[in-house]
Amino acid sequence: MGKIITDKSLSKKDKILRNAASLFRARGFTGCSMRELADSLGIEAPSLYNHIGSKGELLQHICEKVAESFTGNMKENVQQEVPVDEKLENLIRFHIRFMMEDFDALWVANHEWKHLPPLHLKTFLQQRKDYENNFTTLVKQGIEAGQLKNLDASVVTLTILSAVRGLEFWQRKSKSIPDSTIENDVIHHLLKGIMK
Amino acid sequence: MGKIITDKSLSKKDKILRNAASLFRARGFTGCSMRELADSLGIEAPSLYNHIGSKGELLQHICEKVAESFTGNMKENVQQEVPVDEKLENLIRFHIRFMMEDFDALWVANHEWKHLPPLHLKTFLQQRKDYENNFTTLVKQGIEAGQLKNLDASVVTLTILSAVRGLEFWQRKSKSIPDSTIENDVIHHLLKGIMK
DNA sequence: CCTACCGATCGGTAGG
DNA sequence: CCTACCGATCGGTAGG
Repeated sequence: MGKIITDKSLSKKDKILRNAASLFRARGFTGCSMRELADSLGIEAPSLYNHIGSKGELLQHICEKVAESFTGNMKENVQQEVPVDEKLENLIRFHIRFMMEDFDALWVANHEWKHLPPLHLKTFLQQRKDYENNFTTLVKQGIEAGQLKNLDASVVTLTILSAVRGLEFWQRKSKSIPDSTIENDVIHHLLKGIMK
Repeated sequence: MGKIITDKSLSKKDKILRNAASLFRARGFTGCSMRELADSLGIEAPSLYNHIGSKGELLQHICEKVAESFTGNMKENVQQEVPVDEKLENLIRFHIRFMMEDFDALWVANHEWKHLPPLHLKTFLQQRKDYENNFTTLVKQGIEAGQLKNLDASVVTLTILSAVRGLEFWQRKSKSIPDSTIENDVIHHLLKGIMK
């Protein structure tokens, strides 16, 4: 949490990846050119290719890293022996904290994955599907155990994932809502609702 | 609801707009070329320009139509004399039904608006901001009236809008969840939560 | 890390 | 509605 990443501690490739995530988020994968990316680093476009193989490879690295984090967290989560509602809370909290710490990369993985090279697209979609299935299984367990209401488990899963994937508060620092308020209110909302 | 639109009843321009919405959604605004769009209509790219002015104009038309629908619905909503929770329910229901009936256009307006030409971008963002502010005002009223829990109104607004904007169930017809289940479960979830 | 440059494709126009 | 074509820009390579 809250690691301080100094510019100097990053390799050139890491700097390229960081700026790529930022630009792909701001302008879209197809809307951002390699020349823009090079400009953001103060070099010429052809120089990028001393560090990377292709534009698609950049997207692939960004999406892979995110997907592996979420897959790993899900794996840990299902092994824990805690009630389902606590598991769901932990999963939602992970989404929110990831968004706060690595917004660009997560946004790109959530919104630009369709531009992945075919083979990696297939892998990514499989991981995403597995993640969603694991999530839905948890919801079903909660319903069967009587902790959760009898709603459609797929619909519940996609409502929660849709909500956390689209969150963009943290950009608007101007509103100055404390991180803890965002985290706790979103979790409360998605688990217990907003009506008294 | 559920108007049947026959291909013959559409003008050429409407057909172009319909296919543009579909392609912009599937491949992104910048990722879809005018030649692809022309192909989808069985004509050559230059022929498109007998019916439209530019690629950006297509995006503008799609986003404008969606924005006006939501702005109009909000205006009607605030005038109604019903409790706040009913107003919120009606707003959420409108999002879901719009998504079911005009998925491509709504998806494009929600996800590709950043590629709008500068002037229209400004207008669009203002409408979006106004919509969000109206939504937040309703939530605040609900909290003050004691109907809603004391959560941060901005966070509640953005959680709900994030959830409804990202919904993509309807593509997966394979799951065969009835429309009414989706609608009712999402609304129940976002208002009353999933925990017993 | 650069300059020079490639073929492909882009949005769009001219002219019929 | 078409063919022919424009300048600009794309991702990427050659060579140093």
